[in-house]
Amino acid sequence: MRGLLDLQLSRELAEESGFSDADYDVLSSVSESSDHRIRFTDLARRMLWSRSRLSHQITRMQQRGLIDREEHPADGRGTVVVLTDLGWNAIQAAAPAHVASVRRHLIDQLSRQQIEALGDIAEAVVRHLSVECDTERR
Amino acid sequence: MRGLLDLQLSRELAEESGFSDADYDVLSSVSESSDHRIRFTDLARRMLWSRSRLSHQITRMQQRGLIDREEHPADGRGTVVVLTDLGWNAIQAAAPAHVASVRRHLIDQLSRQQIEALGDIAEAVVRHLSVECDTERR
DNA sequence: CGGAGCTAGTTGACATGTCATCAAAGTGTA
DNA sequence: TACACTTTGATGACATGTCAACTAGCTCCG
Repeated sequence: MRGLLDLQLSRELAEESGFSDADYDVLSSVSESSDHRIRFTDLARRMLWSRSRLSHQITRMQQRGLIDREEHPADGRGTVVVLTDLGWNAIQAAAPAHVASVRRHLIDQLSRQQIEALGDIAEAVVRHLSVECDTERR
Repeated sequence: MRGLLDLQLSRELAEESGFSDADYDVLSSVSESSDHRIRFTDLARRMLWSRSRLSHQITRMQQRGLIDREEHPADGRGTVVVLTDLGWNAIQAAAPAHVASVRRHLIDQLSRQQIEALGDIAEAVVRHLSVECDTERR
């Protein structure tokens, strides 16, 4: 299910908006942050990405004008990732079609009960894994 | 759920056996084929991989002695992918721990009803997407 | 037969991801 | 303060994935 679904969704995303999964995930994560800006490390953690991977991706998206970097006002080491106007327009333009894809290929294929069950399943697994990660980090 | 689960499973797989997801998937797919051999393209289709990606991966695994290439007896263009003894031993050694990881982080976190529900969900989505792919290929 | 068009698999160039390392800046403690 | 230690983010080398040719062998039909 995961393999097929990922293939179909990323194919449609690329066709309709020209974005890769990585592009879209970054844009949508930043756009969900208040003021369209978020601390670099917080973004990496939220996306479950390594800082290295995110740094490379941000560099590429910066070159395309979708994202900007700013200095962190309080922490001299810090970088703040900011959505540009171009990036904001792009994610707004891309989102409806992508949401429709997800609805069409996943949501609409399931009953109301199944959607609810899937939510519960995800919640259980995520709770377990969050604990797991914490204990390992000790 | 997917992100966390993938991270945890591939981390444990790498720690316990030294294999990447890609390595493991290839080994297990080939080992499930009769006589431990399978036509190149059939393997690519089964794994939902492009032939190019598979070709590169097989090349690397061949260099490590896990996999062999043979000529197809009937089709002069064909390549048959074969598990070596080394590959067979490696996947046999790696499988139990990986299966245990999946059980621990997914199966054991769910009730019997949830496991069944997840199966039905996957079946529904896969059926839909299989049809989808067929119609697009026309 | 023979040639047009298809399919199989490989290859190289380029895009992306991972890993180890580094410099700069923060934190804690004597 | 001063020093060891941690955290942050960037970077370069290398591993892996994607895409567009390309060769070789199949198939079909005149």
